[in-house]
Amino acid sequence: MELSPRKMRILKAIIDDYIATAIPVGSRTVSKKYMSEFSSATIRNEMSDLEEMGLLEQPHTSAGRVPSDLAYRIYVDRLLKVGELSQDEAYSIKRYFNGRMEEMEQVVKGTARVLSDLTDYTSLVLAPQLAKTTVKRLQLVPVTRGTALVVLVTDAAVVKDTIIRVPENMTSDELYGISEALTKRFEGKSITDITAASIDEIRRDMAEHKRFFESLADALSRSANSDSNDMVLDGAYNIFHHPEYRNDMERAQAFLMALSTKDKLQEMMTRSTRWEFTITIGKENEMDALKDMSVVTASYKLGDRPMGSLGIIGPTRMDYNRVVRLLNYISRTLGEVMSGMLDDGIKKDERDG
Amino acid sequence: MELSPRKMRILKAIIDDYIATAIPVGSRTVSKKYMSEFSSATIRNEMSDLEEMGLLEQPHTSAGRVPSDLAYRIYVDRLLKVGELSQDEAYSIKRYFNGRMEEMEQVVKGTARVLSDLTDYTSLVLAPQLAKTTVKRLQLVPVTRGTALVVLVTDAAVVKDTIIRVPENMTSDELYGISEALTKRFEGKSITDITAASIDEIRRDMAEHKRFFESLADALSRSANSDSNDMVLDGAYNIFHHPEYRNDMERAQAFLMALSTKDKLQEMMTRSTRWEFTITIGKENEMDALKDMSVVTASYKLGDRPMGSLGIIGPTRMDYNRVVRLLNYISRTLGEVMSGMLDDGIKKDERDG
DNA sequence: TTTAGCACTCTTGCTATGAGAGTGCTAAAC
DNA sequence: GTTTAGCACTCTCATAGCAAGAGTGCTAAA
Repeated sequence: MELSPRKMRILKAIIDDYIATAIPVGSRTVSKKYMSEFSSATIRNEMSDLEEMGLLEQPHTSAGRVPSDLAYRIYVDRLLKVGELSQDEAYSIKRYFNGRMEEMEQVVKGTARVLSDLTDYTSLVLAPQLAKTTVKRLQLVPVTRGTALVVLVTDAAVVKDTIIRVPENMTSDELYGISEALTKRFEGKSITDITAASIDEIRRDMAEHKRFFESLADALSRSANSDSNDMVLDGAYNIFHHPEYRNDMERAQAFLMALSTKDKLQEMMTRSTRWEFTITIGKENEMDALKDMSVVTASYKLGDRPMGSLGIIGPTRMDYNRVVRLLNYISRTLGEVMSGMLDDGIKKDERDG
Repeated sequence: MELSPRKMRILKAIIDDYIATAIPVGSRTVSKKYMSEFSSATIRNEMSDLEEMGLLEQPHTSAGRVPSDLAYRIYVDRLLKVGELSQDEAYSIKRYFNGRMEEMEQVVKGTARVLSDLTDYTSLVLAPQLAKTTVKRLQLVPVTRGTALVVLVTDAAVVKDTIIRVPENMTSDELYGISEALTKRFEGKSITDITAASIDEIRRDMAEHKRFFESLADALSRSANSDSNDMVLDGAYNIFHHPEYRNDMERAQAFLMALSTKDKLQEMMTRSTRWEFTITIGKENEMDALKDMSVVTASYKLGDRPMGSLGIIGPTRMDYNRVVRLLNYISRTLGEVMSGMLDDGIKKDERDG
C-alpha cells in the first residue's frame, strides 16, 4: 500500500495535533479540525490503513491513535520545512548571548540555558573538542618551589591546566625559557601532535631533566585526551512540563536517572559532531533510556572545522520544526561567539574602559 | 508537662522507627518492637501527651504518629551520639579519594559523589572560597598579539583565569617581568587585597600602560568576587529512593526544581562555612522549598582556616546519626586532601614515573 | 467512493463496601 | 496512682461495580 496524498495529509494532521496536545487523536478530531471536507468515517478508514502500514498505533481500543516512530521519521524527512526564526526569538537569543561570557565555560553553559529555556526540553551542549584545536601557546607557570602549572592555550580559547612537578632547582627564568621553546615548537600544531617523542626534540639539550619532561608530556597528553566535564546539560526538569512525564513518575525518574551518567550522552554528542544535523527518533536511539525519546543535534563550527555539537532531548512527540529552527540559528550564533571570543573580550574591555 | 525519661524513650523509639520505615508509628508497634514491658494502651496515653506537647503529629486519625520538626530537634540535640565510622565505610571513602584528583574541581565533584553515594541523599559541596585564600603567584601568559591570560594561583591550589587585553607592543618578556613584580607584591596577601590602588604602586614606573593596568585590576577583582560555579550538587535523584518522594510526584518535582537554581543554596552553604556543624530541620530552613527537608552541613578547613562547607539535604526523616558521622569524617578528609593537593600531585607523579 | 448508523470495547471517574489499623475512653486490675 | 484490657469509633486503602464518554470497525445505503 502506498501513501496517497490524502493519507499523507491525514498523517500530518494527526502528528501536528498530537504534538500540540499529547492526546491520542481520533478520526472525528481530524475531520472536524483539519479536513472538514471528509467525514469521520472516511478518515477512519484511512487511519485504519495507516495503522496497518505501521504509521499509527492505538494505546488501546477506543482511544484515538498515536504516531509511530516511523511516522515521525516520515514527518521529519518529508514534511519538515525549516522556517525562519521570528524576530522575537532571534532577539531573545541575542540577549542570552549578550550576557557576560568571558570564559568558554560560560558560553557553553549559557548556550545550554538558552536552548532549554526556548525549547522547553532538555538541552545538551558539547564544549569544543580539545583534540581538534591547535596550540597557540604553552606556558609553565611556577606555583611553589618544585611545582608548576601547565597552561595550554588553543585557538578555541580553551585553556587546560594541570599541576606538574618540576625540578627543585629550576628557576622561573628557566621555566620561562622552556615555555618559549615549547610554544615555538608546537604553535599551530594540533594538540594530538604533542607527544613524548616530539617533546624529546626539545629536551636534547636538557638531558638532565629527563623526569621533568616525562611528566610534562604526560600532563599534556592527558589534557589532549581529556574527556571529562566538557558537556553541559540543562533543563532536565523541563520534562515535568510535558504531560507524558508529569503523569508517569516511573518514566520521569528513568529519564532523569539516564541523564545523570553523562558518559553515553557525551559519546553520542561527540559522534554527532560529524553531521550538520541529526534527528534520532525513539527506537532509533542506541541508549535504552532514550528509546521513547527523540534527540535532535546540530554541530557548530569554528571557522570551517566542526568543533562540537549541541542538541535537545525530548519526547518523540516533539516540536521538530521549532527545535530544528532554533538549533540551526543557535549553532551558528555559537560558532560566531566562540570564534570571536578573544576579540569580544577586547571589545568588552574597550566599552568598559 | 515535662519530658519524663519514659516519654523520651518512647519518642526516641518512634523517631528511630519512622526514620527506618517512613511509616507512621502506632502505639502497638512501639510496645512490641521497643518496649514490651508496657502495653500498647500505656504507650498510647504517653503518645497522646507527646502529641499535646507538639512532638508528635497524626497524618490523620487512625494512622500512627509521626515526629514533628521539634521532635527531631530534641532528638538531634539530646539523643544524637556520633559514633565511629565502620571500617567498611572508612575504606570506601578512602577509595573515592584515591581516584585521580589532580584538579580542585575533581576533588569537589568527587566529594559530592561520595557523600551522595554513601548517604543516599542529595549532597552539596562548596568549593574553597577564593576570597579566603592567599595569593601564591600571579602570572600573565601571552595568548595572541594583544591578549594575555591572567593566571591566579592561590594556596588552595585554586586557579582562576581570565583573558585580558594587553598593549599590542608589549613583548612576552615584558609580561613576564610584570608577572614577577605582581607576584612579589601580592604573594601571601589575600585576594581581596588586590585592588586598583595596590596595583597602582607597581604601575608608577609604567605610566604609559594605564589602560592595561586598569583592565588587569578589573579582571583580578572579578576573580576575587567570583561566585559562579563554585558549588557542586550530586545525587539529586536519590530522593526517588525514599518513599515520601517516590509516591508524591508534586513533591519530588518541587524539590528538584528548587535545586536547579543554586543561588540560594550556595548562599546557605556559604553561611554555614562559619560553623563546624549545622543541622537545620524542616521549617527551620529559610528556603521555602526546604521547609519539609533537613539540611546537615559541616565546614572543612585548610590548615586552620574554614574554607568551605559540604552538606546533605534529605527528608526530615533522615538518618542524622549516619549523616553526621559521615560528614564529620569526610570534611576532615577533604581538608587534608586539599591541603596536600600539591604534594599529592607530586607523589602521584612519582608513582607514575 | 463516501457516509450514516450502530454495536462493541475500553478508559475514566464516581460510589459503595469491607478489611485493617490505630485511636480515645472507660472500667477493671494491679 | 498506674497500667491494662476491651470496645466503639474513625479514617485509609484497595476492590468492585456502574454509567458516561470516546473511539473504533463494520455494514449497508447514498
